[in-house]
Amino acid sequence: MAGQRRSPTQVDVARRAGVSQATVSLVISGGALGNQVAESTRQAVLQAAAELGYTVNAVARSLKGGRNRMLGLYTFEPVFPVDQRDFYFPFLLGVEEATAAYGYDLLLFSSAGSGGDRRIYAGGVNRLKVADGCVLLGRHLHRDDLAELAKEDFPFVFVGRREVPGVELSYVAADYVGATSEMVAHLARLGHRRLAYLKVTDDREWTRDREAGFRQGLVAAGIPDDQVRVFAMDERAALSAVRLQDWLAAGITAVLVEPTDDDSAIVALENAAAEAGVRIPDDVSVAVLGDPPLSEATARDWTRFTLPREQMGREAVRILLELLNDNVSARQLYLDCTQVAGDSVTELPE
Amino acid sequence: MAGQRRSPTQVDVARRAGVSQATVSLVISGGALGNQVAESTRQAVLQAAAELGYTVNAVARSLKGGRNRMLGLYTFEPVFPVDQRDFYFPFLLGVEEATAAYGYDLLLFSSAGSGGDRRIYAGGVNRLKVADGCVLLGRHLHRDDLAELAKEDFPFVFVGRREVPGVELSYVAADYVGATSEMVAHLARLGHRRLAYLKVTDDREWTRDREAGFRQGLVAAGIPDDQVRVFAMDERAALSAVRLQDWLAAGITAVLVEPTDDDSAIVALENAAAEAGVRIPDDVSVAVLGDPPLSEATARDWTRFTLPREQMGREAVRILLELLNDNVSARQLYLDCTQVAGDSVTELPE
DNA sequence: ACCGGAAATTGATACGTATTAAGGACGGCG
DNA sequence: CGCCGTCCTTAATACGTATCAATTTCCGGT
Repeated sequence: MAGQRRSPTQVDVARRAGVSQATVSLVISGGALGNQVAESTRQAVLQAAAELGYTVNAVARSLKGGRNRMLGLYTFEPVFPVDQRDFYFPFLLGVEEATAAYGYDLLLFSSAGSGGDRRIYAGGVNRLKVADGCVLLGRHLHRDDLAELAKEDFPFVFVGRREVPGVELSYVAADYVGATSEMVAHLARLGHRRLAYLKVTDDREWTRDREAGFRQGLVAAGIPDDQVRVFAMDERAALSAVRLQDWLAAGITAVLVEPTDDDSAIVALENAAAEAGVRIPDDVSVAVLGDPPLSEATARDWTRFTLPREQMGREAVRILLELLNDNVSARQLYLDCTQVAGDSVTELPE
Repeated sequence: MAGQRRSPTQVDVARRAGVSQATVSLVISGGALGNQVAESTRQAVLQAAAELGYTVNAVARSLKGGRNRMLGLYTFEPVFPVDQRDFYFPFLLGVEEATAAYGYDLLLFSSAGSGGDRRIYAGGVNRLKVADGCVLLGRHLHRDDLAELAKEDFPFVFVGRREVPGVELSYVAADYVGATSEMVAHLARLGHRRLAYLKVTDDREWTRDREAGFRQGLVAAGIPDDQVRVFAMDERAALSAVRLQDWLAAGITAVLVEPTDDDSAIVALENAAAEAGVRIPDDVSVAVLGDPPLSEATARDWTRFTLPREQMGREAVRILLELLNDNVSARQLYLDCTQVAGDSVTELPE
């Protein structure tokens, strides 16, 4: 490999074909005016391009404002968090599939920083703009980055509901409200009318949505508030065996658990149960409100609901392309979750 | 979406700070000459930039530099063949991981063929060049595309050994020869000295390498050729129960199987065994020479070897960057496979 | 032969940044 | 006072493409 050869440009092609750079551009990117080029000229240009091995320079093109047929995928966590691969992979799969189907390429923004904290505007640089638009993904986002991005009118779609004050975002979200409500209904049908709800303290969209769904389900099932225990878990206040026994003593027959990144709530519950000599589901039913990310870790086949992750990825791309091409404003889309029977919930004898 | 707001540029910052665009560039990107800026000026610029919410335009920056900080990943099969996700995913994972670690972004070329057949030079244009370099992946490649690519001096690394006449390619390959040879040694240690070898008819690198390893293993174990049956399988000549019984009658105690895209060889062997009433591993030991792509399909825990797929992906990126930055010529790298005990091989009683 | 007008092509410019050579201000030294 | 060097700043330019206004080419019609 001798001398880092510069790749040929439209100017080179033009020179070879005996036309101007502008003509080459018209032939290559054949916009609306592409048809105005004479067939003979077009052929000459194409042949010259082929001979030189010309390729369009995506960077230059997007600098000018043109399109690249590239969509971006940016994740606020490392693209494939080692311990959550199985959780994130389906999203990627869906995005990739749809991207390919629409004839685009997919740019994974992985560069953003091996150092834990991923920012869109790392070092004051916004790489995202190389792509025509972008799908965003991840739990630990930075709202101000989103606001900034929106302010720049850069087209993007978040996978998951995200709210930023004063900005209308586009997203494709799982219907946590409906799914949680449905789970309550399911439990109620099985005779469970005294419930515990184990949530995380973070005040995030998904936590709020699940709790809203829970409340809604209670109302629908006619379960009064005083039949219910809501417990917010964080590092300091883990779930103790004592508290669990307390619940059982109070007549609680089922626990709804919100999954977390590290499955801590589920693990805590299992530990507490083991310590207290409480069996799942014999002594208490447990329903998980979503997909436990580390499904390997906890071997049980939880009664739960599942996000349509692949579909979410696909729909995100579809909406992104709508934003791009139809010049519409922000759009939101909710998709249904699927209830999974599992074996951690039992019917309650009368 | 009212006024397609353009994000502020260095010119805007310069105007606001009362300096020139060049000075802003010096302050922001503070190259070697960045120190030559007076402290007062620097502060003024930084403040103006902060007030305007300025961010560097990465596109414009890399236009100037010629590089994109993008690596490509091109697969000759669809990026995630639905039935082979588990097989391809680790490669992607390794590539992604290394790409991120080196501070690059990863472009997945998924757009290629809606018409099934994926070619690099679609429409006479080489899409790959949008990236600085490219990792290639896949079984069903087009040699001429590779030759063309190499002729253009485009930096790329294949995952898997690939040979194209007259061209020296770079690749990261699994050491099929060593692993297969080792497998023969393993069988020999367990007392198996009459072997059948089930290969595919395609004359591809991996098939040749495995067979070479097989021959090498035979020599090392001191097994003469007449103790061995080699059977090449294709659609017309599937493995029959009769032939299997024939082998057993001839004293064959172990079969080595080359895995294929669709696990056809393994499935054929299992079918033949079932039909002939032959049990694996009780009546015959079976070793698989690689990873059965559809591991789900065949529930057994095969005695086999595993490619270091993730590592192959990582190394491919590392070599690609060497090609890019150190201006070296083609490089090849072989990585060891890992033998997996499994339960489809038994020790032979004396 | 000339003209009008459509068709085909091109020149010029913008996009936002990095870089380099050149310019200007300033002060010290002879 | 003039010369020179140091330090700081800037004008100019290149990068590769897209786009639009302007220009040339080409024909048919009168």
